Amino acid sequence: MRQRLTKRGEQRRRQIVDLSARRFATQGYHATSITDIVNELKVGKGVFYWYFSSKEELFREILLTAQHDLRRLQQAAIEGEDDPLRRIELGIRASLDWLGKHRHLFMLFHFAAGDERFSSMIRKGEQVAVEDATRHLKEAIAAGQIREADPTVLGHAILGVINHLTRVLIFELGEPMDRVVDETIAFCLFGLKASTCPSPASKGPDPSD
Amino acid sequence: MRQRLTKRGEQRRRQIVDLSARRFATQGYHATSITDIVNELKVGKGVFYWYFSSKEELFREILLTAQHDLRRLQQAAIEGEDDPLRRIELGIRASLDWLGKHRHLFMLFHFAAGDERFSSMIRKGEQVAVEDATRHLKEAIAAGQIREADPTVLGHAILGVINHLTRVLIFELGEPMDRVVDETIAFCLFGLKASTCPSPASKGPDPSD
DNA sequence: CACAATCTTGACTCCTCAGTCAAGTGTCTC
DNA sequence: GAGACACTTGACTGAGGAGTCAAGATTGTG
Repeated sequence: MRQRLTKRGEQRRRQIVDLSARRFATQGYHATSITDIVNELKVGKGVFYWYFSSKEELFREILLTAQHDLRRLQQAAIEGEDDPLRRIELGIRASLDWLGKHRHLFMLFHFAAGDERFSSMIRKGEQVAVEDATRHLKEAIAAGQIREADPTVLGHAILGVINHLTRVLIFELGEPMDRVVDETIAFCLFGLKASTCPSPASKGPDPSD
Repeated sequence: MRQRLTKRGEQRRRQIVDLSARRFATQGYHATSITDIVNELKVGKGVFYWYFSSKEELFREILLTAQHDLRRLQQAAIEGEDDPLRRIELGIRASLDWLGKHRHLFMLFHFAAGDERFSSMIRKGEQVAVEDATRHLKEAIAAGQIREADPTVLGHAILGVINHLTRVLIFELGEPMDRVVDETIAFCLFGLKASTCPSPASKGPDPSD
């Protein structure tokens, strides 16, 4: 952090980050000791503390990097799309895609969400994601593409579906990616009902109360 | 577990369970030591190990009891309701109700889901819940009340929405219970679209195919 | 080469915490 | 009240892990 790194130093640092992320994901954060990590790298313990001031700092960095990476992908995915509802769909697809490709990082998010030390980071990341989504949701509501509802709530509901379906279907049941993507989008758009509904973008007339 | 408990013993045991559950929820499982617990109860350490063989066993018991309690409430809530879609709705309401009333246990579920030692229990519990829901979902599909889709997926999607909205809206944003309940149900039924749909529990008329 | 900065070593310290145990107290039962 | 069983005590053990540090190796630079 504080000192300048040579090329060799950069490499070592990345080596530590990558290995740790994987071990944290497979064995768990608590079950992975610094000693484990440096042993696997066949280096002395001081090496770790040359690059990171603590295990916690390392983990925070892993999380933050992952969050930024995911967000970057989401934004790249929707770039240039005009239809707000379509942007949402593309965002969902991009997210699932990223999660599928970085399963170990998904595991880390999952762990972090349940740990007091890190849950605030996850919350912050989710908030950012929902704020991003909120913009498109508002537009879509204004355009009458989707029902009137608090866009923040909608955003979080979508997030909940993505997280849970990803975990259960992809990680635990080993379902194929595409199917999960389609099911997720179908549920987010239509919920349980509404195969019977009028086709997609009808103007919203009279809400019930 | 193994020995018979006197009334005094039962009381002590419950005392330990209750206090631990609360401390695990507020300070975190790892941050709560057995020493903490017995100190707060002003008893010797041996007391703990008279009633429980390990910290892990205690936590498992807390989880299991909570899961059973939640399920009991869900089943009581839908008992006697004929309409399958309505049963689902009642089940969702009951779940949210229970989660709101036992926030500390919800926190424990959340932690447990992200920890390798306990996540299998959570998965199992979720599976049971989804299997319960699946029965009603299948019926509802057969009756043409909801769209055709894999009921397991639908069940998990609902679970994801419940969990996430509960956490974010109730625990983090402090939204009133009723609003969250309504929003959750609305999202599960209609997704983003379909304010235009026929009102909630109409008898299933003509399915599309 | 010199000498400075980066990087590495690994034994060591410090601490926390789960779990044990031998000895003691309280309570129930006959 | 005597013996049995339930409960309690709290110092102790042992394991394990985070983080330190003084000394040494390697690399970059003038």
